[in-house]
Amino acid sequence: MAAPRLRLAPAERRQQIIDAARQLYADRPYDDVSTAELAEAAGVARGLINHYFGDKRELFLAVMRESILMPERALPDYEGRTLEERARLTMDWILDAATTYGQAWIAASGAANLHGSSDIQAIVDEADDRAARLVLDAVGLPDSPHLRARLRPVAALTKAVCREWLQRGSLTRAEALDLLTDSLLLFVRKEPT
Amino acid sequence: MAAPRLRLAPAERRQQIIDAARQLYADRPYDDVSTAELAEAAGVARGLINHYFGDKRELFLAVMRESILMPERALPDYEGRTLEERARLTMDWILDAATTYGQAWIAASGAANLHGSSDIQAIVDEADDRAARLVLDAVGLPDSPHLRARLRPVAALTKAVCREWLQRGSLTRAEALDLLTDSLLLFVRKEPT
DNA sequence: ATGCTTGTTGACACTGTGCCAATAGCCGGG
DNA sequence: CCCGGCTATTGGCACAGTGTCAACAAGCAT
Repeated sequence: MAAPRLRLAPAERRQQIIDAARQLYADRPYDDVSTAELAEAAGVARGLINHYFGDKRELFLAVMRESILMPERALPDYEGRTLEERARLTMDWILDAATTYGQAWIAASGAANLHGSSDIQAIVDEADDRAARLVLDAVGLPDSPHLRARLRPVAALTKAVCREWLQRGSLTRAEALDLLTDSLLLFVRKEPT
Repeated sequence: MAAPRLRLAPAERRQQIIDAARQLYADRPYDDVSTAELAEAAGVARGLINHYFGDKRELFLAVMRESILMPERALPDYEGRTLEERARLTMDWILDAATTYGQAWIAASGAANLHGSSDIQAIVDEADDRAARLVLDAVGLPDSPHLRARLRPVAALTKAVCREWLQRGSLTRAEALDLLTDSLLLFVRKEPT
């Protein structure tokens, strides 16, 4: 049973550890899972984790980076549609993505600077920012710092609504779509100055 | 200098510990501050923390409960105003509260179930729920489970917008007020079914 | 085969947490 | 005014979890 000490390429082993960790973190909180467990799940000595990631937290961050970011995959092409239509289609696509993909995304909502020196907050922020850019592109608007600042909160809103819909069942999908579409339009329009 | 072992009423000492802890947690993440520090800051032996709270996490939760919840203080009376006016006045009041009060509130945005078995998430949820009720009352609408489900995400949105405004400076107060007011109206109106 | 490179291991030291019996404030009765 | 008891408070103990590091060995090159 004792795995006869296999030797892998660094990138490969690194990924293997991350994958094992992701499964554990999927339904257990950060400080509830020990490095010992992490190591065992990956079939690896405890020391190796420190060797590759230096730190337990750093491994966690690596996992988050992988699971939180929305798929870069380009959105469908909405050439020729009106702004309203594009907004709705985009939100619809996001809701789909959330269903299959976004458990971690929703969960991490705002992992908050409570947690660790706000490293996590930074990652969540980056995810939101990326989502904002994605949406701007999909809707066909130019990418400006100000517009992005307006859209980042929409990402937070989206996550909260998805939580109500998916985890609490207190909103229907249709209702969520309506609300989010209108919100998106609201935040995109009425530029001041 | 050695404090000659003062004996206090349980409630008093408990509060004293919480207050000291709050200051530490104000600008340092949870697991970065040790029980030793907590104890020293409160001028108390380490064991006493476990005596009163049982657990380090439990103390943290106690602090959160105190700092996250919005002031219960009743909102001004908006008798005779239109819905739009009341929405704007309410949001204006909330923005004020956020300025002075809500650092922790914003910070904790969605402390997430990553952190600890989702105890914290529960607290944040309660805070959001309370905020939702508060707003419903202020705006003069009946308190229904469904309306509350719609308003909780607005709480998340509000926090995100406040973060852009207060911490990043990427939105002006006026802009934030506009966006939030319209959003609030959006989520309150168009009841389905 | 044999040596070298480097991925991998296991043991060690240390910090931080929770627990518990011992200590000593404070308030009451004598 | 002194004394005894209730209980708030302490300090030390045991243990779990983390990071470090020198030694080990798998695979490649020669």
